Amino acid sequence: MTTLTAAGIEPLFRLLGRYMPLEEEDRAALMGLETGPICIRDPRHDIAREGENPSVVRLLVSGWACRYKDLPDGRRQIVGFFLPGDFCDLNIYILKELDHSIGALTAVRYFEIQPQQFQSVIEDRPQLLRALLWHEMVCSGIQREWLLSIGQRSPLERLAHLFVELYYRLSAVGLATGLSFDFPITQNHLAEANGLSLVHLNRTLQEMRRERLIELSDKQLRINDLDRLKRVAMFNSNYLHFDRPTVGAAPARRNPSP
Amino acid sequence: MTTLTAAGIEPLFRLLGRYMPLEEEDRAALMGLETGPICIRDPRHDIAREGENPSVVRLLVSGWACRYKDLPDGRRQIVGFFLPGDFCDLNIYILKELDHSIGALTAVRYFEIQPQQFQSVIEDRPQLLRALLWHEMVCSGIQREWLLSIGQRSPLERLAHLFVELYYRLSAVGLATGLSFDFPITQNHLAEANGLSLVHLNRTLQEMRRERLIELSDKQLRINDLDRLKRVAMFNSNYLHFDRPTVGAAPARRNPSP
DNA sequence: CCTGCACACTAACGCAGATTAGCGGCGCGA
DNA sequence: TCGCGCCGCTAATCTGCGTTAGTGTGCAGG
Repeated sequence: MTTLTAAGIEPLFRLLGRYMPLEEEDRAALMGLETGPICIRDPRHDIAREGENPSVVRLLVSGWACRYKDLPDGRRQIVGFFLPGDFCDLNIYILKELDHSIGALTAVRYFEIQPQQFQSVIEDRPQLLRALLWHEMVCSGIQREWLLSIGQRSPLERLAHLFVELYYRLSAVGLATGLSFDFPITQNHLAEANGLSLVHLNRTLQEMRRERLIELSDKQLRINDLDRLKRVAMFNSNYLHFDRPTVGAAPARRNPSP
Repeated sequence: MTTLTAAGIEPLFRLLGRYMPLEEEDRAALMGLETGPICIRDPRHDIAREGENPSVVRLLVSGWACRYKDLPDGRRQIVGFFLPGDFCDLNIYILKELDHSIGALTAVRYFEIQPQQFQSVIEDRPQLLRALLWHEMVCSGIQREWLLSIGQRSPLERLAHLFVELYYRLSAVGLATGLSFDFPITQNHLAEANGLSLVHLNRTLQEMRRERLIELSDKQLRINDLDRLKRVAMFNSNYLHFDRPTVGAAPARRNPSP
């Protein structure tokens, strides 16, 4: 058993800092969490499967993962993305069985933390419990927004909305450089997240490029005109509940080193 | 200020009882919550609007309500139903601003409870906090399932799935009689919840009737063959996390008296 | 009484988006 | 070095579903 590395939880610090001010003691308490060695998973490798009863909380350090659900006949829906700084399933505290699966979309690195590790942290620093619950509720709000997207927004609007959302979330953890960021997932993943066929997703992507809304190549996404993209998406950032401005607005390394 | 009525809180008891055994002291603690007089709202009347900062927790006693989100151009998506026994937005504990609206779908009756009222209840009976969090997480799971439905299931499968879900949830609070239950909402509401046009929803409903899956008229829904309906919907009840069987399996009055 | 409105339901039409098929480039392992 | 599979991309076809426009019924209000 070891503890978290400073670079490893930097995204988490930044994220929680968007919700409320973090004091030095809060950071110290989080740094004190004991964990196993850092885990590494390949893309397309599942981290957890529906029906399992995982006994650890996972903190994503680098790479992208997702929550997904699938049907017996193979249809698959990605219901959320995990970005660095996100906990995968804090809810194992309460629920016994996973009602969805968790998969890696790229190579990922994460820490595994025993739930009881949080106990003392929360007792010492009740504000941290608040921050963690806050994050859970934001995740829930994001799901509501996705429901609105898939149910009502056109494919173009939907995709635009997702890109703006990811831009906000990646900025929050210091992984955007200006209006550009690493975008390591495939068009197939995008299609699965948006309830579109691969072909149609590609068409929509072409249209966005034609409209000069974005540039996407070599796993890099660049937003050309954020305001216009937000207008197209009818984007309202309230559901992210980032009550405090991005601290530092740092020029941000692409990959936090281990 | 008064306290909850016995009949008013019965659905909540039944619901929490599906998650874990409720002791007499738990019931007593909940009954002790102080509340304002019971509120009454007409259908189509909003209970709360996006952007507001509500300072009360609402406990639905009778009637159906919904969470919804809308876009500036009027498109609307219902992202969840509230049935008797449900709390509308426990999350005001943490989040300051509502990122969605809450609307009445029928005439509804509910209690308004001050958040601080929960404080002592939770301190006395920590299991109740657990039950309330559990319910929040189930709501979150339901949203994920809806995402899967809207993203991947065909309209027929989607509708079938929703009906089975509502059957389970209504049974849990004692509002189903065998395979029948009050179904007080309009086809328009169903369309808005399923991301379908009204016309197409109607077509799909006809198809379900033709296939003898359900009967629906006079605001009463009857499931003709639950197993077949579940098969069509590819329904897996795990996401509801009802760990304990329905208690009593009571023949259940339709409308709990005030 | 008629008027107006909400609601369930239907028909005709057209398009958005699924499906199937196939292209070329690239990285990887044999 | 040559496959082989993944990935981005495109074209042709067909259909599910949205749109528009209606009908009929029941009910509340003037």
